Amino acid sequence: MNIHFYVTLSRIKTIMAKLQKSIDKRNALIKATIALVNNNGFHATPMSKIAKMANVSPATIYLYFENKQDLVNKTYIEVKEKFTAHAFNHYKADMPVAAGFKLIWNSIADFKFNNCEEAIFLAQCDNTPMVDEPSRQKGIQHFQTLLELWERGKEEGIIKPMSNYLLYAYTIIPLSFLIISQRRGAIQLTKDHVEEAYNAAWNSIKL
Amino acid sequence: MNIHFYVTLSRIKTIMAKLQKSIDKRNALIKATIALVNNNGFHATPMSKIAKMANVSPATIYLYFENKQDLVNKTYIEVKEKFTAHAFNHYKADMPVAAGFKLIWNSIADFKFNNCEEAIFLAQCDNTPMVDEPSRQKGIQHFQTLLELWERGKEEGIIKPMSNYLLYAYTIIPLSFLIISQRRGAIQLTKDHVEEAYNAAWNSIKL
DNA sequence: TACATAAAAATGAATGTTCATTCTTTTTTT
DNA sequence: AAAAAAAGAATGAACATTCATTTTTATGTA
Repeated sequence: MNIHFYVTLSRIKTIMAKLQKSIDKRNALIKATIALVNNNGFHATPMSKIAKMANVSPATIYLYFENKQDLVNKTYIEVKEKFTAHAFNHYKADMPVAAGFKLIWNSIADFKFNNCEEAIFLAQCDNTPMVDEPSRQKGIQHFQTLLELWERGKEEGIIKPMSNYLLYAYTIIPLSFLIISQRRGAIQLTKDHVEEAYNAAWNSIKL
Repeated sequence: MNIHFYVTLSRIKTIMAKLQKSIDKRNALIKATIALVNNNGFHATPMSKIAKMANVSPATIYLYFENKQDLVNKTYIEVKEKFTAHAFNHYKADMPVAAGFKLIWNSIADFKFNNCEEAIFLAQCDNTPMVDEPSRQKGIQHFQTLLELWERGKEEGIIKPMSNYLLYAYTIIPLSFLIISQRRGAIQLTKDHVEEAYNAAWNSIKL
């Protein structure tokens, strides 16, 4: 059975424009949420402020999200997905372990460096009960690729036979602290710092 | 000029008992704050719940703390002080660098292991705008000793010439992630894990 | 293409609840 | 009997969410 749609080109164009506008609004809400939660914390960011920053009526938020918790959950998941996509962007599963790790690590550092607000938001979510458990679980899944790389590294005798939690703790986690410290004005991160950080990470897990 | 006090022993005893009761109540409030904030986040822990958990009337909280923000600030500072005291408990400034670092690191690991709730509370404060800036600054000061050790280590060519922020990021910060992961039920930390963690930390900073 | 009407989206104001803080009263201590 | 500490109820503000209305967009007709 074939279903035929008769649609003019101009019709498609207006539909696309509308969709885009909707996406823009949603993105504005998510961006506002990140900025306000970073600066004031979840407990001190009312929906009214989020709405104002996104140039939208408070009521409009509820056309895009069920409620405040849902807004934060979805923000977390979206940012985490963006982060993960960036982390594994150029990685191929058949790369040598050391090169693969270096590539992924640098992609992550790059993301956190250039998307500092997003990175800080994630750190906040990962260290508090701000997002609900299902959302957190969903955010974690995406790291499968890194775990597989590490398993391969252990089999090949390149990486220490440590728990993946330890590997994560000593390679990825420190970056969050550095980014937060930078945002608080405590340190100004340079290329050198990033290289030192990479060496520290690698030294802590290489066999 | 001498000032003489005429006080009976029993009088002193009742005063001490009263003082102790007051301290107990304050501690109960702080403990309740930690537990509730850890489980629900600052945004979802009303004063009424804190009062209930501490077996106290909501109004009584205001005899001990100015307001909610003050309660959280003071809780942060007290826990941080307890943490710092534990961290440097057996350390002497004339110890060899490597031994000193190992001792301090293990004291910190020990504290976080055995005072998991407190450690998680600190992590939450350090990663969010939950406590105000003056309190955060006050919490940081106490780490002077560790910074001095690292400076000495760098001079002696034992520790890499890295920023103290990097040293902190790669030795102390990972522990917070591990403790949180354990509390979430993701991993069950053993003696072996702690030893592996120490080696990872040391490898990342030793020259 | 121009207009009319229906549908959808967005709004600002209204609602009801939650909660930090204060007030008045009661209990405990001196 | 006075003073201090603690309590529970009261207060008022802030806020998440909903509602009634307005504005914008889509659709059908001439």
